[in-house]
Amino acid sequence: MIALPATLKPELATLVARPPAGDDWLYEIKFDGYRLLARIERKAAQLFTRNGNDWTARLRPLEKELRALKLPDGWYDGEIVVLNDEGKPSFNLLQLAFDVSKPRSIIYYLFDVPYCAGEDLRGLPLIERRARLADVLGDGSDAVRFSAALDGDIHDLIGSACELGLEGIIGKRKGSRYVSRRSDDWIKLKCSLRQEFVIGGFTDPEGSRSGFGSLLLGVFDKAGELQYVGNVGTGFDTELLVDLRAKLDSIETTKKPFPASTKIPKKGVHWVEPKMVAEVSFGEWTPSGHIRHSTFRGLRADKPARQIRREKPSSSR
DNA sequence: TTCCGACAGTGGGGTCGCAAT
DNA sequence: ATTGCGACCCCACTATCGGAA
Repeated sequence: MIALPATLKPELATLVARPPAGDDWLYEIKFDGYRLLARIERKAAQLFTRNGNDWTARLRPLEKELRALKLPDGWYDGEIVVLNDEGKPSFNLLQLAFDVSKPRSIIYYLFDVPYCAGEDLRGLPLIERRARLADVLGDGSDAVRFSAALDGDIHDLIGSACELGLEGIIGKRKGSRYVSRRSDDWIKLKCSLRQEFVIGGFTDPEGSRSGFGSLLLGVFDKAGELQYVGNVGTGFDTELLVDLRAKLDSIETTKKPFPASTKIPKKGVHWVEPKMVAEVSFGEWTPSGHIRHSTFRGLRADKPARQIRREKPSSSR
């Protein structure tokens, strides 16, 4: 019997490009929501975000639901999501769920239990902790569910997940202990999108940054107008930042390449002639038609800017 | 000696609340 | 009424440093 710690840092997953070999991995859906750790002690529940912020007050309905389940004292680890009409987790809907005037049902998917009923389970293999979680949770409820392990070949799972428009798959080593840091025993396999965009401008660097801050990206629509789709500001090292800045300077212009009505919510913007093409990977299209989680992958010299179009409709999520 | 993990810094989209305009 | 800012959430990535391997 040990005392329940007041705080707990979550174990984080490492992004990988391909699934590992071997069968000592357990796979789950990668939920596109907020990580949430629940501390339950003597029927009271406290809810903490990944960075240790107490969000109990913002999640009253969930807190009540957890108390009603009468789970043993412990730390429970999972992710909160809001499902859209198609039953897929929607990050945007989750953000809107905190608007008190428009409450939406938040679902808490539990996947781990580092402490339970006076025991420190962190040293146990993952599958034993999950067995314990499944046991104490039972059928759960509409709002509190067990994140099931997925059956099947991992390549098929990834294919299905991406097909369904999910964010990806999480893999966890079945025998791993729970550690409060990013670990190689938890991996992220993401369904990222990738396409070329026209560079319409750039922003000034800030602080110790060299070259430029980010690139303004666009795609041509049917009418031949360059539509702004957001910025990309990561994926460059210092050398590339400086090198690219020189190229951009050589085509800088005072003429805004986007429609006059386009608002760019950025400071220190420079325009360039819309003729350079950047290849960018990104997580998804947001409801407002911008790219989320973008990373620069390189310049494309082989493709004329005029041919750059949006490759997937934003309406799919 | 090399490598890994932690931290800080820079950049992104988005929502909310609050203060300044 | 609008705009700007910071604090949160999600994140990718680079650069650096100290300690583990």
